[in-house]
Amino acid sequence: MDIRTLCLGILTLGEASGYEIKQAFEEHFSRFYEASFGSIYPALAKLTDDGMVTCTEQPQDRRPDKKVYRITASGRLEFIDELMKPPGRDRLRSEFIATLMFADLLPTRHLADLLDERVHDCREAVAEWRAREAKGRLTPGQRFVLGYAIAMHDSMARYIEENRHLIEGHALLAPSSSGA
Amino acid sequence: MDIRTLCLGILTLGEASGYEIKQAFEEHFSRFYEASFGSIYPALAKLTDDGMVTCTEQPQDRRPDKKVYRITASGRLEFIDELMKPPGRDRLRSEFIATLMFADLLPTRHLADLLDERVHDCREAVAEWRAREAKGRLTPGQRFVLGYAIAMHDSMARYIEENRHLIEGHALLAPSSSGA
DNA sequence: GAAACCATGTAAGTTGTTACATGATTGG
DNA sequence: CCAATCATGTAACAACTTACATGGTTTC
Repeated sequence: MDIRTLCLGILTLGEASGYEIKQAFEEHFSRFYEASFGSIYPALAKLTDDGMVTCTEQPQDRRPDKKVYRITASGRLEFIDELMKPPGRDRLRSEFIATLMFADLLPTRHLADLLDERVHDCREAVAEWRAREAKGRLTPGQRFVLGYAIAMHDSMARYIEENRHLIEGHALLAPSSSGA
Repeated sequence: MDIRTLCLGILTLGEASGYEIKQAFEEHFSRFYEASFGSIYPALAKLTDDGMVTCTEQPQDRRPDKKVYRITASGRLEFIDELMKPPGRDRLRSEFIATLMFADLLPTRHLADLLDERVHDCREAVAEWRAREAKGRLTPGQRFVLGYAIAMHDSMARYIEENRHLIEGHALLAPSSSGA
């Protein structure tokens, strides 16, 4: 699913400027997709050319005009058409996982830090998402996906804590401890 | 982590040809990273130029020579150097998840099929991985990552089954059923 | 006064995929 | 006989990111 389609999707939730679409990417798709201005602005220009969105310029004080985009009927159709295509396979590009695959090549201390940080990061994300889940007004789809992200990160953190001994067991024994 | 680095990583596990590296990608990194010949062969050529790997050509009957690559000491250093860098953030590019975020735009039937397929796919993958986990000889790192993949896909399938009502609740009621 | 936010856009560069080019062997 | 496996490589293309270009406003 390319940036063009994702922009269209965000616009089904309401009108927005390019800047706001970038924020929406961070809010809704964070940890899934992300997009830079360098891909969003050209995509919006193309969508406008193609009649998938309309653009209204709102003059602002001492700032570039704010261009507010709104999805058209054709845009909505194109988006639904895209959604109906069988989704491609998931691809988790995780340098963390790639690193752990070669855990035996890493200094024990470095590995432990890596795992600690990751667990902390997961817990933090879960806490933040739970808060959003509780207060936010979300579409059922958004709620489902948010819950999915929570479940994934929660089980990720748990997995790491319960299984880190598999890779840390290789540690040089600490001077005064003699654990299994 | 680019293909070059990942090739180097695979070569820390033993010598291999470009063709075999592609297979290793499918075996070890499946669902994480994947790579095509169009990126593997140029990467190996570059690694050879840079002295990170050596290449031995083994003539074969009626086939192109098989080029077997072996990592050098410099290669090993470069790889470890790469592993020591703080890993970038995970990025799960999932068209499935992106689609579900807009579940309300999809026909109920289509949505149900999508969820069924996904659950089935997860369960299948988990079963296959459990088999590999049981019999394969794996490094601790590989075992850890395999377990991680199993945990993820298992909790993914469970999450979908336990929460699909959130997005399917919107279904037009089927003619003769009146389940909650 | 530095950083972050608001606001848009272009150009160059990176990184990868797909399709092309070649061609024997094995199994259903 | 068609598909998959074995085996390597190049060229064209796609999609995205980073850095550049511009510049006021708000917050620490």
